[in-house]
Amino acid sequence: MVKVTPADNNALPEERQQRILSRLRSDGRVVAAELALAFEVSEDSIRRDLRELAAQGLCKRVYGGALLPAVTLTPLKQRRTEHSARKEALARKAVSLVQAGQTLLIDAGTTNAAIAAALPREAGLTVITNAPHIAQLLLDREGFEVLLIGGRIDTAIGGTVGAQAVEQVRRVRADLCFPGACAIDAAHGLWGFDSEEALFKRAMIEASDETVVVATDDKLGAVAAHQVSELSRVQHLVVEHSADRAARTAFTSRGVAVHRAEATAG
Amino acid sequence: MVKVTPADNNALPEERQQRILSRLRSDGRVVAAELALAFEVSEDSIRRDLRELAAQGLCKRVYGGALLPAVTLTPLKQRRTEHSARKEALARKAVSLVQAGQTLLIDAGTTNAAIAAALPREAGLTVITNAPHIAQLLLDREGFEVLLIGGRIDTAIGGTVGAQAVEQVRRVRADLCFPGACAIDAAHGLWGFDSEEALFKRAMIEASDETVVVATDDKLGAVAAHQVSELSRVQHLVVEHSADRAARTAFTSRGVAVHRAEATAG
DNA sequence: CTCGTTGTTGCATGTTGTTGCACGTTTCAA
DNA sequence: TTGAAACGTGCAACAACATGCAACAACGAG
Repeated sequence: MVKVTPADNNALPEERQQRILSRLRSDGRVVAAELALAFEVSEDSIRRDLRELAAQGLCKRVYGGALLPAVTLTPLKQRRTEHSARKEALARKAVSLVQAGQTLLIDAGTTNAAIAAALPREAGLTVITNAPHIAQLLLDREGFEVLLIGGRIDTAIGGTVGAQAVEQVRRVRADLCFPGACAIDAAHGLWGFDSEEALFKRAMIEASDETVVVATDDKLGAVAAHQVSELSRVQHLVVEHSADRAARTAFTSRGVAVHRAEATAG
Repeated sequence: MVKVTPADNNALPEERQQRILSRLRSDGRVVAAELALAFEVSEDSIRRDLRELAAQGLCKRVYGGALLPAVTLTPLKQRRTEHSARKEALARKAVSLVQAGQTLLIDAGTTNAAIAAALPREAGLTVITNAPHIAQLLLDREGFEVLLIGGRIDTAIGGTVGAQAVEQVRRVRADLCFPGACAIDAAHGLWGFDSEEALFKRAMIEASDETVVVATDDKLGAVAAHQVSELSRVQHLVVEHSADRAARTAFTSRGVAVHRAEATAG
C-alpha cells in the first residue's frame, strides 16, 4: 500500500526531499522504487535525494531505500559541556524570576540545566524535573527538594516523556515552569520537534501558574513541527542580549513580559 | 505462535536484520525457518543475516536459528572512577549474573552505581532505576533502554522512594533486581535503615523474577531497623572475596546461591 | 530579447550488493 | 549407524547502485 498525497506528483526538488523525510519519520523507512512511483520521477532522482539527506545525517541509506538514522545521533554528553557564556547569562536572568519557597517545573535540556545550576541554594525551592541530569545537579548542590518525573527516558531529549511522564506531571502543581523551547513564534506560540515532547511540555504548562520560556536567538521566530501551546499561556520570555529588537516588541505587544539577558563579556 | 508485523514480508535487507534483532531481543531466540516464512525469503538469506549479526556480536548462532549472545564482561578499563577496587570487583561478579536482553531493576546506592557502570553495552538491556545518578550514567554510555522511577527524591538515599515510587515499581516487571543492601542476615533476611526505603526495596523484589543482593563485608550478618524481605526471596548473594567462610555457608545452606568476587589486586 | 549560467533530470555505462539454487559437509536424533 | 534437517560455499541471475553525460528548463545579466 502506497500513500499518495494529491500533490506528490509535481513537487519541487527540495519540496520532494521534505516529503521524503516526512514519510521516513512516519513510517521509519522509505523504498526508492515506491518514492519514484509516488513522485513520478526516476529512481535516479530519488537516489540523489536520499544521498543528500544522508549527507545531512537525516536518513541512513540502505540497499533498496533508506531508514531512520541510528539513534546515536545524540552527542548529548558533548552538548552538555558547552557551558557557553551566553547560556549562563540567559540562566542568570531567568533565575531572577524565581522567588523563595516556590515550586519549579524544569524540563530537560542544556539551557534548563544551566538554569538549574544558577538557582539559589537555601531559598527553600522545590524542583520537579524529568531530567536525571538536572536532578543529579541539584542533589549535588544540596538544599533543594527534588521530585523526579518517571517514565521511559528518550535518549535524544535526555529526560522522560510519554504517557507515564505526562500522567505524573498532571498530579503536581508548580508556581513556575520552564519548558525547554525548541522554537517560539509571536504569532503561533511555542513549538517542539517531537510529538511526545510537545505533549509533555503542554502538560507542564498546564500544571503551572506561570510559564517562563528561555530562548536562544536561533529559536526566536522559528517554528517546529508540533505545537506545544498558544503564546497566551506564556507569561515570561527570556532572550539574549543580542535578540532582535523587532522580535522582542512582537512578543511584548502580545502581553508577554520580555526579559533581556546581560551582554556577555566575549 | 509467530508474530507477523504487517510489513515483514517486503522488508529491506538491512531493515530485515533489525527486525530479526528486535524479535531476538523480545523472545530471546529466533528460528531460521520461521524467519524465512515471515519475511518471505529463503532460509539462505536468513542464515546470511544471522551470520552478519553474529559477526557483530549481536546474536549467537545455534543449530536451527540464533539466541541472544552471552553477556561479555566489559573490559576492565582503568578509568578514573570514585569506585573502590573492592566495589568494582563486586560489580564485575554481579554483572556476570546478567544475561543479554534482560530487564533490570536497580536501586540507588554507590555499589549499584558500580554495577550499572559495569553493565555491558549493546546487550539490549533495559534498566529501571530510581536513582538519577545511575540513569545519567547509563545515558552517557548509550546503548541502554532506561526507565526512571519518579517521585520525591530522598537526598540521603540519592533516589526516589515513597508511595509514588512504590506505585510505579508495581507497574513494571523485571528479570533481575538489585536492591541496595543495608544489611543481610541468614536468619532474618534483608534489612533497610529507613522505613520508606525498606518498603520500596520490597516492592522492587516483588516486581522481579529474581533478586540479587550485593553486599560488602560490613553488611553481612548485620541487622537494621526495618525488614525488607525474608531470605527466601533472595536467589543470589554476591560477596567480597574476603567474606567470612562461615557466613557464606550460612546463606548457601538456606538455598541462596553465593557468588564470591575475585580478589582485588590492591 | 539573447546569451550564458546553474540546477535538475533521465539515460547509458560499469560496479556492487543481494538472492536463490546446487552441491557437498556437518549436526542432530532416532 | 543412518537419515533428515541444517549448514557453508561457490555461482549465476538480477536488482540496486555510482558515475559521467547530454538534454532541458529556470534564471539573471547584458
